[in-house]
Amino acid sequence: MAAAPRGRASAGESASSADNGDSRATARKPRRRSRAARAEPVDKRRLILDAAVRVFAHRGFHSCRVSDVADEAGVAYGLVYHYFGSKEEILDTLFVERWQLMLDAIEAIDHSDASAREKLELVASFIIDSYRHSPEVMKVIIVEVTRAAHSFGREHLEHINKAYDRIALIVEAASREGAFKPDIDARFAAMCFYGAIEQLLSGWIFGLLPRTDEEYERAKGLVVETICGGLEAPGAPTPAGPGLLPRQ
Amino acid sequence: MAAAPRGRASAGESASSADNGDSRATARKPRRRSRAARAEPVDKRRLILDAAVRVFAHRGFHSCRVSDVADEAGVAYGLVYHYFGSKEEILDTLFVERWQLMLDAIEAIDHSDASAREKLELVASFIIDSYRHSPEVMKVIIVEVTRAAHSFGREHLEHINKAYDRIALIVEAASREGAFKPDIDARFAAMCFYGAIEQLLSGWIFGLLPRTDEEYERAKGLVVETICGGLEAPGAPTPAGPGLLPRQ
DNA sequence: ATCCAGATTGACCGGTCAGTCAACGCCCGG
DNA sequence: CCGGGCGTTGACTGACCGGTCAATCTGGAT
Repeated sequence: MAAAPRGRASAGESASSADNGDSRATARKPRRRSRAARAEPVDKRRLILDAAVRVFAHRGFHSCRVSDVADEAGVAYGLVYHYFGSKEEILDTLFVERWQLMLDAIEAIDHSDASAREKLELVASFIIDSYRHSPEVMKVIIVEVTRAAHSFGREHLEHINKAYDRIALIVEAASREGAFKPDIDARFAAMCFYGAIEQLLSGWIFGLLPRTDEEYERAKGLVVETICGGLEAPGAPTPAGPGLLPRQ
Repeated sequence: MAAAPRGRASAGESASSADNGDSRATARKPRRRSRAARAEPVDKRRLILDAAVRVFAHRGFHSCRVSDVADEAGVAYGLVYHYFGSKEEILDTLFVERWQLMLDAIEAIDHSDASAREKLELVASFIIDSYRHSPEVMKVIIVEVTRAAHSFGREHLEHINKAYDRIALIVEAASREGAFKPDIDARFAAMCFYGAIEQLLSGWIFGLLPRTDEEYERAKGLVVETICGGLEAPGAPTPAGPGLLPRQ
């Protein structure tokens, strides 16, 4: 949460053990240096969380067993329930942790003095970089939460919705200030923008789109250019003007 | 399959019993008029399929029981397994049936002599009208198949991918002929376009977007205008030209 | 040395379902 | 009127898995 997403930030650095400063229960006290700094008192909770990401991403939340997570983490089955109330709570924790990172990032981007197009490009960059740096977490979030209309999607709707709202704020301001067209519905535009990005992530997740660093970079430019600039050639002979269907 | 999607067509008419002319096993022989056309020998298979749509849409594929489907259809549990090999096969059948309708529609639209923008508008209309006319089927297809990276998404990837391909064909032709920008990556653009639409459907499914007839109509125009025309105002002072990130 | 609290273990329980199957009945042809 | 096949029924089973819990371990404090 603390880190301001200046420039290259993304939600991809704290996946392993380097994570700290989280909210509530995460605050494990590692009872440091008991005598001579013995072999790292590993944070089992984090271990389980990280293992869960791998297992959920690979086999899907519903298709995997809690024992899979325990095995992957190298801990006993029961320990999972020592740290988490249920299987769901693990996913819950993972989602909230990361999504908040993104909400904060979007807000920080909006508060910067970049142009609207640059802001959208920063948002796209943040999301795409998040996927690049930790594809498994993003896969879990998108597949199991964001796009899951049942179970989790419903519960975190409000959280998810906030992201659309914050993007809409960017669009609305730009529209008001004349950078974007005046008659834009900011909410629609935000949904389209986010939907386009998530579809690209889905393409990468499903293996429908090539996964190279150049492609990721190219995608950032392309999605913003498509949404902001449009597909149509500037001087092209556009048959209809503002563009509604000619006949009913 | 038969109906050419001229103008107002959508995948929303054959949901109930009026469906026939399907592929394989659907060919139930209703042994018509045994003597005096008794009370309609209802097609139980179709009954189950329709009930499954309702149940899957309402409770989700994984969260519902086969007995729910049987109850909703008003038939015995075992009969479901008389017509379908497994629970999955029901979803399978539903998906393939409808998706093929959409693929055919897109192809027909592409073969029409409309402009690129009009073609995209027709595609958007088809999908949105499909949702409007049978939101439950579309919800099931999107939530349980299209956006499910595990189980079903994987199995029908090829089928799903065809839709992106066909949209890409439209974009590519337009790009080649000068209506769209020449340097467009058709596949990326197609993914963005489809992703934007699916996000709108998701918004309706989740109840994040208002569900009125006007909204549906407005959405058609808006999504096409956003993707084809872009968000930026024509004469606006765009800081960067072609638009890549200033630094990095 | 002793104690305790929290960490850790894994066998076990209980509930839930997908899928099976033996039986029944309805209709039709002979 | 009989026979057989297909449509139909629903109780049952076997596997699977989330969650519990009593026992055990560990390491610091006294």
